[in-house]
Amino acid sequence: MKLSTRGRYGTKVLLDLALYQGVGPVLLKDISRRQRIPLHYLEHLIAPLIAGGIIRSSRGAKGGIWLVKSPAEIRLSKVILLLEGSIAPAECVTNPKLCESADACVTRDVWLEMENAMNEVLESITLQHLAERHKSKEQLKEKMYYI
Amino acid sequence: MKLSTRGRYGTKVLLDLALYQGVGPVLLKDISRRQRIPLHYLEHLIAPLIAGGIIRSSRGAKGGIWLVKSPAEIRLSKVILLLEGSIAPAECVTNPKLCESADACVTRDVWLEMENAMNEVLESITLQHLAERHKSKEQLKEKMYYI
DNA sequence: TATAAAGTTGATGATTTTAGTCAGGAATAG
DNA sequence: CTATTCCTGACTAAAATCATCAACTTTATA
Ligand code: FES
Ligand code: FES
Repeated sequence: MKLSTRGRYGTKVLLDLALYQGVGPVLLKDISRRQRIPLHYLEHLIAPLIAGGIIRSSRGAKGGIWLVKSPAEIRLSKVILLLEGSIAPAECVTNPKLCESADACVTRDVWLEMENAMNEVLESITLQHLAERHKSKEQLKEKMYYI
Repeated sequence: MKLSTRGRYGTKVLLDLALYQGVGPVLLKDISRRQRIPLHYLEHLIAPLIAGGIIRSSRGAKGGIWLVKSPAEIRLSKVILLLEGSIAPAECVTNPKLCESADACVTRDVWLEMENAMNEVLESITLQHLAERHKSKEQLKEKMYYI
C-alpha cells in the first residue's frame, strides 16, 4: 500500500510552492534542491499538475512554476488524484467491470471503505494547512534551539 | 496505492474459511477453485497466516486449513498486517530513521493520518462481519432471482 | 505398512512498475 | 542573439509482483 514517489514528491513540490507563493515563478532547480528531488525527475512530475490546472509554468529566463489558485483552494485529494490516479486499494473498486460479480463481492466493499477513509483525510487538508503546519513546526524548532 | 494480491487473495481465503467454519479442514484445492486463486500461489499465501497464528493446517489425506479463533475475533487489520506488512503510504511513517528530519516533515504527518484512517476501517471489520455481509448478499440475490 | 492425499519449502522465471537518466527542443527575458 | 529555463519522448536499471515447478514431509486409512 505504498504511495509512489510521484505522489510523495509531488506533494512536497506543492508545499514548496505554497511556501514561496506570491514571489513570482519558482525555479525547478530550487525546488529540486530544497526538496531533494532529482531535477530531471521533477520535470516529469509537473506535467500532470499543469494538465490538472493547479500550477502554471513559464519557460526561459525568469521562468519557473507557480500555483494557479490560492493554497487554501487546493486539496491534497486533487493533488494525489493527478499524480497517482485513483487511490483505491484494488483496481475493481474504480472499475467494477474487471471482476465478474463485483456487486456480490464483500472484499470489494472493504477496499471501497478504505478508499473513502483515505479520501476524507486528503479532502480535509489543503496546501494552506500544510504550509501552516510547516511554519509552526519551524517556529517550534527555533524555540527548542533557544532553550 | 494498490494492495497486492497477497492482501486481496488472503482476505478472500479467510472469508472462505469463515464461511466453511466448523466443518473440519478446508482443502486448499477447494479454496483455490472457489476464490479463483492459483493453487501454487495460494500455498505460499497461507504460510504467513499460519506463522501469525490465525490459521492452522494439517497435511495428508483429510488435511486442509482452518481458523484457529472464531471469525468474530479476527480483525482485517491483523490479516492485512500479516500479508502486506505495514500499510503506511510511505516507508518513513513506520521507520522514521529513513528520513533525516522526520519529525519536522509535514507530508509524513499526512501519510500517518492516512494510515490511521485505513487502520480504523480494518480494525472495525472482523471475519464474522465479512461472512455475514456475504450471506446477506447471497440472500438478496436469491430474492432478486425470485422476482 | 504401503499408498495416496494433502500441505511445505525453496528455486526459478516472466512480466510489470518504478524511478531515474539523457538528449534534444521550444519558449522567453534582456 | 543568447543564456536561461521548462518540455518531451526515448531509454534503462532495478525492484516488485505474480506466479510456476519440483522435490519433500506429513497424515489417514485400507
Ligand atoms: S475482488 Fe474485484 S470485485 Fe471482488
Ligand atoms: S519524513 Fe520521510 S518524507 Fe518526510
